[in-house]
This record gives sequence, C-alpha cells and structure tokens, in this order.
Amino acid sequence: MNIKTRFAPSPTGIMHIGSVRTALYAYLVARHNKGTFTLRIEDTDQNRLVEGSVNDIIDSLKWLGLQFDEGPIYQSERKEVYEKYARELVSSGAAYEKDGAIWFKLPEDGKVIFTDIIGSRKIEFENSSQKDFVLLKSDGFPTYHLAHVVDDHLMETNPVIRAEEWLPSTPKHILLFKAFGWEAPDYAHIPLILGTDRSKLSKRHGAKGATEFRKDGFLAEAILNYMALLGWTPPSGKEILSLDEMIEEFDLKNVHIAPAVFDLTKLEWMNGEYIRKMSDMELTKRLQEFLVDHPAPEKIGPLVPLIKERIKTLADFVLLTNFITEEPEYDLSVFEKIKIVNQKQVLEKINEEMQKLGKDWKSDVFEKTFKDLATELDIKVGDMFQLIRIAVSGQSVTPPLFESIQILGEDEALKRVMNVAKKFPNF
RNA sequence: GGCGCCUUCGUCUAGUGGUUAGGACACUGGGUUUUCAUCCCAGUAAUCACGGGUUCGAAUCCCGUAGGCGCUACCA
Repeated sequence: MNIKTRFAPSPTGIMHIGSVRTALYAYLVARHNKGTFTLRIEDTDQNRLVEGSVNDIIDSLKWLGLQFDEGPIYQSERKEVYEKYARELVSSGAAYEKDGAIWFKLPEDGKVIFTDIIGSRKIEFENSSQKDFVLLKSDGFPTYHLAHVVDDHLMETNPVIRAEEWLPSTPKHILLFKAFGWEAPDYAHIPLILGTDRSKLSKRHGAKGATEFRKDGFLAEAILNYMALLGWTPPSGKEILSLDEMIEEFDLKNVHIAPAVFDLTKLEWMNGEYIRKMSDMELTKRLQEFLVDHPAPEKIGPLVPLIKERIKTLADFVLLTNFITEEPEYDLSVFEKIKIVNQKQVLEKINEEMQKLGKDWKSDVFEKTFKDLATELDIKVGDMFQLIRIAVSGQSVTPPLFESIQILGEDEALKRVMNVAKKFPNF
C-alpha cells in the first residue's frame, strides 16, 4: 500500500513541543515506507489565526530536519472544494442546511467500529450517543471534520496520524467517509503528552515551542530523540538514536497506548549526551551559530575542550564562561554547599598563599601549595579547591580551575579572592 | 452529567502464564580526575491502581470497581 502521511497543524500559535512528536511520527512513517510527507495548514478558523505561526511551524520543521515533500497546503484557499462536497451531501440527504450552515445528519442507530493502529485496539461508538454537527460554517469555511475528510481523501492520506484528543470525533469522520462513499483511512491516535500534573501538556506547564527550546540551547537531534522515545520504544532498545536510525526502526505498532509525562530533566541529560558526543570542531561551530552576539567568537574554540563535559545546553556555555569577562556576583548559598566551617579564615589563608606565589603561577606548584594548605588546616583537598573555584568565579561548576585562572589572569584571580575574603559572609 | 481512552519504581519504559519484575533519567554513596564536571561502580525506589475470578502458577487471560485524563463549539 502506498503510504502518505501528513502533519496538519492549525496556525493558532507557535509550534508546540507536543506537536513536534506528532510531526515526527508522521515523518518517520513516511520515510520508513518510502512514502510522502505533507504539510497542511488548517487555517479554517478565522478568529483564531495568529500571525507568524505558519512561519514558526515551517521554521521549526526545518530546524528539526523534518522535511516535507508536499505543501504547505492551505485549507483557507480551498473553500469552494469543501462547499462543493458539503452541498453534495445535502443533495444526497446526508446533510441539511440550517441557520446558514450545513449540518451532517447523524444516523439514529447503528454503531461505528474501527481498529486504531496504536495498540491494535478495537473502538466502538454508538451513533445514538452522537449529535448532528456542522460541516460548513455560515462564514463559508469548513469545520475540521469536513476539511479532514475531504482533504485526506483527496490527498490519499493513509494512515492518518494525529493526537488522541481526536479519538472521540473519529466516528464522525468515519460516518462522513461512508456518506461520501469513500473508503476511510486507517487511524493512529497518538497518546497525549502530559505535564507534571498529568493533564494535557500546555503553556500553563511552562511547555515551550520548538523554537524556544532552540533558543534555550537545545539541539534538534536531542529534541527529536527525546520526543521519539516519549511514547515509543525501538525494537533494538537503543536510547540514543539518530533520525536515520529512527526511520529504520520506526513502526506505529510499537507506539505506546498510555500517555507520557514530559520530563525536562531527562531531555537535558540527553542534550548533554549529544554535546559530549560531538567533535570539538562541530561544537565550536554550533556555539558560534548559537551565540550570534558573542563579543569574541574566535575565543569560543579554545574554551570548547574545557567546557564540553560541563554543559547540558549550548546556553550553558555563557553561564560557565561569563565569569571570565564579568565580575561574578557572589551568593552565600553557593559557599554553603562546601562543608568547611570557618570559611572566612580559610579564604584569608588562601589569599596569603596566593600573594606568596608571586607572578606566573605554575600548575604543579599551585596544586601542591593548596594541597599542603588543606592538610595544614585539616580540611579536605576537594573542599579546598572548590572554595577557590567559587571565590574566583562565584560558581560551583566552571572550566578546570587552574585553566580558568590562567585565562582570567593571576592578578584578577588574586583580586577576587582578596575581595571575597574581606566581604565574607556579607555579599 | 454523557461518551471514550488510560493505569509497572518520582519520571520515561522492558515485560505477552513460571524473571531475584530488567533498563534509562533523577536521587544517595563510593572510585578515577590531588578540584567542579565527565567517566566507572554500587545502592534506594514499583505489594505491577484496587477487588474478584480462570489456572498447579498471573504484571501478563476474563469480569467488575476506582482514579486519572480527553472529548462533549458554526475551535482545532
């Protein structure tokens, strides 16, 4: 059978992260079966249109690498088509006009039975539990129900892949296909993605759009990988897999039936995995593209090997390195993570030792000095170096300590330690 | 309210009649790095929603209940 899938968002806002998964699955099915993937814009509700949304959707798909073969097809440009078919139903007696709209007449008895691809589950709806519904609105635009049936028939979409919120209206669609004398497609209703409160993921949960994740420094491949696994397990059991590997392994039959909670922490972990896996050169390139207004893009490269294992998102690069160019802001709670009781005195001691080091500190001397000091003051070596790290940078995670000081310069490092020792614990 | 779907560690999940219920994230502890991170090892964590069956034996099959969620628009 010829496989044609489509992603059919309505342009009522930015491309939501949940839509990314729907688009991805439709894309994977098309590619796996050497079929066609189409983008269709469902802009039939004139009141809810949001300017810029189509661009955001297309940009998101492009960024993610989910290239469509056909479209975008705009439903708003096909009004006559829908009207023609709606009138056809009026002629055949399956629909009627009322208040300037065309309504579908729901059969009084009988039931609709279909098998959803997801979970191969058989689903039944009694016609008596359904009501007549609008096909063509009085403004001449079709409702989702009419537009879906007409378009997916004309486009020969099969299977129809959409979110599970559509499941309750599927009998309407199947009845419509039947009224037209058309064969209904197979349906795959993808379970919802939930927020931490287990309700449908939305902006209320802080759920962002695809392009916002991009702005936050997430990688397209990590987003794709994470979203794919939120509701699907590949037969190989792999957790990290590329788009090509997903295409190879994907089958709607392995998509889960239960909804899944979106977990940002795991996404961050996965993004970090992708960053660490990348070559230094590639990561440098990505950072330069990401940090468009970085004051010195040529200085990013040398820092990459130092921070690669410490960042989870591209945006973390800034957090990790801005202490080099900017005076850090100190927060007592960061110091409190170190289990040293008399931190002020230790800081003063560190300051003294640093003064004695003179100019051009050497790595081995530096390390021996503070290891000895730790022994002398009876504190853990790890805590000693961590305290220096925080005094110099204001942060508990930085590039390697000695390298950080080298980049910063001995004078500046010393100045900061002195300053901290003096002010502690009142910043 | 009506209709529908769902229910294994906190989260993502493996599991299709016999497993010490496995893995991943997170968390905790330890090791490597004389420092953070990375990496490695270990550990905590699911009476498989609950109650009945069927069976020698059930997370797995059947029935029921509860809870959660979704839909219930001339929105999609």
